Amino acid sequence: MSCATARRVISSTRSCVTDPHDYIRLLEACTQSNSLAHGQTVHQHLVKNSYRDSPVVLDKLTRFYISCHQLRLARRVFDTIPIAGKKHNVILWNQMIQAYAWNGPLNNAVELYGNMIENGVVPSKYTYPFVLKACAGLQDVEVGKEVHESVKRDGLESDVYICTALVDFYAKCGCLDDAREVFDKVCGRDVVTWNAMIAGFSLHGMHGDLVRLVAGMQEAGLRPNSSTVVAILPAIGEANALWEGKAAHGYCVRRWFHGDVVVGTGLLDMYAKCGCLSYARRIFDVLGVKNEVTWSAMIGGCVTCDSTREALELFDRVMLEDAMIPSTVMLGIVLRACAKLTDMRRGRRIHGYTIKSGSVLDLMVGNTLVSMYAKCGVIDDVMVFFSEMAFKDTVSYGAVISGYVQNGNAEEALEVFRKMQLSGIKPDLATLIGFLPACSHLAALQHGACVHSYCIVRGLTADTSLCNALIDMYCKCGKIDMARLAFDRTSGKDVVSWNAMIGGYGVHGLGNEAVSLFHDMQAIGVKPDDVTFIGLLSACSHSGLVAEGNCWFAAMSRDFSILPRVEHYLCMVDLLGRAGLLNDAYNLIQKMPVRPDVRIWSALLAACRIHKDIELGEEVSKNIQSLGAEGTGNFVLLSNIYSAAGRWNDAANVRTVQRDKGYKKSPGCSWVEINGVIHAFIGGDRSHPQSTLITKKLDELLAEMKKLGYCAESSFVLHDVEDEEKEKILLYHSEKLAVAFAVLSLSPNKPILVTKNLRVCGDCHTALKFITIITKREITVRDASRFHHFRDGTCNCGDFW
DNA sequence: ATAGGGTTAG
Repeated sequence: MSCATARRVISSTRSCVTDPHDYIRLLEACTQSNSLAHGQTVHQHLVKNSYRDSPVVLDKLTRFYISCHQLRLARRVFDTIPIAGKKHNVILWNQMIQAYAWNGPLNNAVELYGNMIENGVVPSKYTYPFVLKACAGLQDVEVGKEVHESVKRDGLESDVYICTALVDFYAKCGCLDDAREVFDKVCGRDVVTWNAMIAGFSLHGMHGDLVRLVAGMQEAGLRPNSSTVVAILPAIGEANALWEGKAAHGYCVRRWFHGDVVVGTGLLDMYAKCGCLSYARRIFDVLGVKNEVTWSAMIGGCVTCDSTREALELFDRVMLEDAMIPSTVMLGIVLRACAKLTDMRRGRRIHGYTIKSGSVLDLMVGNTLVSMYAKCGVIDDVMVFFSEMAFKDTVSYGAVISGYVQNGNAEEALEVFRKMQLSGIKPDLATLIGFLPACSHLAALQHGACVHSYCIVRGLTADTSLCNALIDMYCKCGKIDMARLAFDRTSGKDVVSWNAMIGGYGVHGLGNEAVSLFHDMQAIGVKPDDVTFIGLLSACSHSGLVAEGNCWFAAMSRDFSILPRVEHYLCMVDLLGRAGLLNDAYNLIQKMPVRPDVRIWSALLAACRIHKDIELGEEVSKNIQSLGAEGTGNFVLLSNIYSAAGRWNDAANVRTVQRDKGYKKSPGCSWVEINGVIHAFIGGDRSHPQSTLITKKLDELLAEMKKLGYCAESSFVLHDVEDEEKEKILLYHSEKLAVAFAVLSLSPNKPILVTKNLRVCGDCHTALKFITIITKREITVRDASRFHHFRDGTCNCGDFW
């Protein structure tokens, strides 16, 4: 019966159909012509005429609905067929499962397969590939393995189709060994089998195996097709293997694949990931057919390659000219661009759009929004949005945690990390890497060490970035030996590992160790970068290694082709200035190829204070003020220079100017971790619950200190007050409060680590030496520039900071 | 074929 005839029959006969075969023929015709409306009319008729009990008719009806992509209707009809009527109709089960496997929901495919087994329906060899496809999509290893067992039981282990599906399933689930095992047993592997295997290795970034596989495929006499190329391109991009990328591109041109949208998109994405944005753009421009994915890949490539403006231009163009409706992927890419540019206005606009389109509900888009607000520094908006997210995963928490860390609020990061664990979400690698800097910042050793144990238990310590974060954490928590241990145990050290360790030695005043490690680094063949030299030069500076510092500063551009940045000059000015070579420091500033900024002059001013050079101090101070910079610290330094020289009037004048200009000294804050809790103190602060005890302890210590010859160094006080008052003000400096609290809270044999946001004050530095004698404790203070290890009345900085 | 949070220095 032709379609036209069928249609005529349907419209004329209405209720005259009596033979079920007529229905069957009608439904077949509707299926062929894909006419949903007619088929539904037939459906109504057969319901009226009680043919709904005929399995044969219902079989046809189910297939009709499947072919019209009406899966729900198909399923409803399918379910009305009694099990007896479909027990031997595997083909119908297969069709339903196939439909689900192709169009979703995938778990329906798996569920239906379960029903089938439960009801004693024997699967055919066509059943397995569909179920496996669903398992691959769902990453359902358990069911997939059951299917594999059935395949073995049915003796289908060498069937190419089934085995290809098995390889694909294992590969997508990351069970590459299983995939390999099946793959090796297949007789008559074809291109699709190879592609499944190749795609699996590509998906899991196993670059080396991938290259061998593609070669193996060609040796077996099979030609890679466009799917093969498309599968390997992401891996090439990820490995930054430009040379192989170009080879793949050449192959595409030879085989005439390069005009294909999917291949073209893959190629341009690969080039962008390899950092060759211009190649990517050329492919994009000549590609005849572009779809939404092509545009997304191009725009995302621009973002990756730091051509963020170009990315937004392209986005505007496609939105305006092509009136494209952006997908969630596209929106995520554009939000990342906004984050990179800290373009919050556009970010908010896109956020509005995602609300309208419903994409906000997409977890990835939501997480990108969190990160966008965090990178723009509006942490309040981060929290509002984050708390409203219906679903949060470890990435959401990771974005908030690192958002807090990036905005200098490590304590909040600690709190969010705790909440995350309470809500039952396990931190993954990236979350931990993002969280560790919070521990580093706070010198929260107990939290940091806890993370370390967790990483060991979870087997995450093979990751270089994680080890780097651990090295840094131990350095910043004062545990330089633990840092070195972590460093030594880091396999695959990269430049960041070396930099972290060298910088760590530097801030601990272990300049020689830093230099020696720098030599090791070169011996092993790791190329130092600009950060390495910042760490190395500042290490020399903290340890007074003038000759070494000069030598490496000269070498960095000469032997390593790294042009010194302002930061490097800063280290050198610091190095020379501290060593008392004020003229050399001044000359270096004069020779700088870039204009010296406030930081440079401040470093020199600090040196002037140490070496009591009033004349140069005044000149430097003028330079600073002429830059229009509101460096409060500079007023303090200059005033200190005058006070130290006994020129009290000049010192007072500086303070008056400072006050008139409205500059306030940023408050000094110190903190200490006791049993995993951070206790913070501000100078003169009495808000701590144990304030009375702390004050009492400090008074006791003061009395003892005086007996040993301590005398308050009032040049470190800015206020115009009497000497006894000055003594009190100094006594309640934040670092002393924190130390006193630690003395009260920690058992006598435990070392104390106090952290301060500014540089430690000179009087406190002296006082702490006395306190180590009185309490017989080791006290470490980490200030804004380095560690001070106090022990038996001395500090390892040699009063040289 | 396109997408989210992460390590060093300043």
